Amino acid sequence: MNHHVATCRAELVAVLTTLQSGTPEILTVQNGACLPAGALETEHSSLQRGVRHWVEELTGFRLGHVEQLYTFGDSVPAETERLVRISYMALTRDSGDQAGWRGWYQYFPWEDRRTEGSVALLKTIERALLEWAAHEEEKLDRCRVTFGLNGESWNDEAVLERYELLWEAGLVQESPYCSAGLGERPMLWDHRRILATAMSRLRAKIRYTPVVFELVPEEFTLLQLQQAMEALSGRLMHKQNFRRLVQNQDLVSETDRYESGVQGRPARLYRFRTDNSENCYLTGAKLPLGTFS
Amino acid sequence: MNHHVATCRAELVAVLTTLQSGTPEILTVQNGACLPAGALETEHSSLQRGVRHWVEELTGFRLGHVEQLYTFGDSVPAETERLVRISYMALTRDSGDQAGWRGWYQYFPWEDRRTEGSVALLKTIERALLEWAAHEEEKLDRCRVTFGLNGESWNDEAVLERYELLWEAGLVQESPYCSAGLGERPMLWDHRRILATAMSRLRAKIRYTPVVFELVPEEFTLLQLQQAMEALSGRLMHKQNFRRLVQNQDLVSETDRYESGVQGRPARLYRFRTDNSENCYLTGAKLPLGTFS
DNA sequence: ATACATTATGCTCAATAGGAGCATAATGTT
DNA sequence: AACATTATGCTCCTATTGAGCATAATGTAT
Repeated sequence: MNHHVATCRAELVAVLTTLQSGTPEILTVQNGACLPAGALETEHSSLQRGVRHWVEELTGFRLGHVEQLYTFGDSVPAETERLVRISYMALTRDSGDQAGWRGWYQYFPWEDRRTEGSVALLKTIERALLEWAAHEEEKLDRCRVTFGLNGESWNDEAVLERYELLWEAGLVQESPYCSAGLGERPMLWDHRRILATAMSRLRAKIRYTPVVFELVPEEFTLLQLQQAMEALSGRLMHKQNFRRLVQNQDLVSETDRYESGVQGRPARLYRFRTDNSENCYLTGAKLPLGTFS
Repeated sequence: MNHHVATCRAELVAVLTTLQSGTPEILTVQNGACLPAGALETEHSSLQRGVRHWVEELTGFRLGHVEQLYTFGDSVPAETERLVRISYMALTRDSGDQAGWRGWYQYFPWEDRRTEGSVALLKTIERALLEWAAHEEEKLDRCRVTFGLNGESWNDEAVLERYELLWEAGLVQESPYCSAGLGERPMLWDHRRILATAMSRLRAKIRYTPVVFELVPEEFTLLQLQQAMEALSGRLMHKQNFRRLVQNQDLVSETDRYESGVQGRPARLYRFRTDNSENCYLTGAKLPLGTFS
């Protein structure tokens, strides 16, 4: 058998996330149907620069910190030229005046467990999954672990695993076997998979590096910081313990200013301690996110 | 300015790791100078299958579990065609009778902190680094944090960060400014960077998933398991506490057999509990690896 | 002005996890 | 029989963390 080196095009895909009034949002194009993407060009001196170029071209947005996610490269039988899709994650504090921002949880409503409504959705999913798994022991086990059913705990980082399980079960709209879906917004191609990968990665990352601080204002109250963590992880946490941990970590420093114009006792404003920030990214910051049922 | 879609070749690089008599080893080609690699071909139906194909072709080895690491794509000014290099990590229990296995710590001797000798090497590195950093505050800080100097703790997962720092300081042989090196074995191109990435990833992974069990025999003593963790992380740990933690995690089950032919009281053999192994990979296993000075 | 709602912040208590080391058990060697 | 050597069980102490009570400081309704 002869072997032929494949010539390919490399496509660069970006998941740019921001926090807008308590919801994580991503920058999309084509009315929310896909992520900004474009081909690697000879003019791009590196992959990262290619990503920056395309996001700026398509949305006018200049990226800050960028991180590689995953490279997909399955061959499509019909096509002659090979496509390698390299995905990136980026964060930004201010969403600017761009259009095209969409909430994470429009695409993954079951990932937001902060509201009462989420319980109902999870019940629906549970019923549908159990019906799909029928009485196959192995499938049932996967459902239990992945969705935290039956006393198993919910792992907020398993976004991709949950999406893939729902795909297999024909419960998401991209699935070829899907009839109705779960009221979520779908995406073209595998872009929702890529978004899931980005969510997983970010949820993992906020636990042990101080990346949250790239998403909140320069000065913030501890409640705002907590709510940012909650929005990203999709779960509520204990207020007093959160304060304690953040303060013990020496990650923030007090200012002498307070929040104004709200109900109740005004909250003190804090800022991220930039003097040891460089270090934290390496040595770890351990923001708390405990476990729950 | 005109833009041109770049045609590229995709190269697949594999870091295959095994444990051989208490040392992590990788499979190499060209007398240890590089990692097995090859171009993505039209016949490969997926990137993973391409990796498997090349490793088998070059070394006769069939891969088990494979995981993607990172994709490199910087353009080389001189070349017309673009090269995208996609790297993978794989593990295997038995090294077979292949040649080409080399110890991790030949390439990264400073990453092995189990022996007394490592202290001397670290002293040498510390002196050289401090000389390089001179009195620049920022550089000194990086050195302290990255190499755990001056009371900072050693982060065993920061293999790549340490390599890059040494590269900048001209202390590793790949560096253009390097005069002598540190007695390590170099590699061609950026293959030592890729190895560093794999080591970082594996060291991170053994903490919260039960991957170690893919590197030890089916039946093992708790000391063997501990020494496997120590070999991979490059640091020694407390024996009794290790036992306690492993047993409390419900990861292993006793057999009724014992080790034979060694000094001292014979140790009981254990095996990995496969009944909930699937779950552990998702819910986490938390093997201990504490911190040390 | 006073009572009350609301949010921030300080503090306690109990359970658990993790680091360090002592004590005992079971083998081989001299 | 004494001793070296390794395995295994157990205790003590400390740090971390989950849960909730108590107090402080503001705005709002009466």
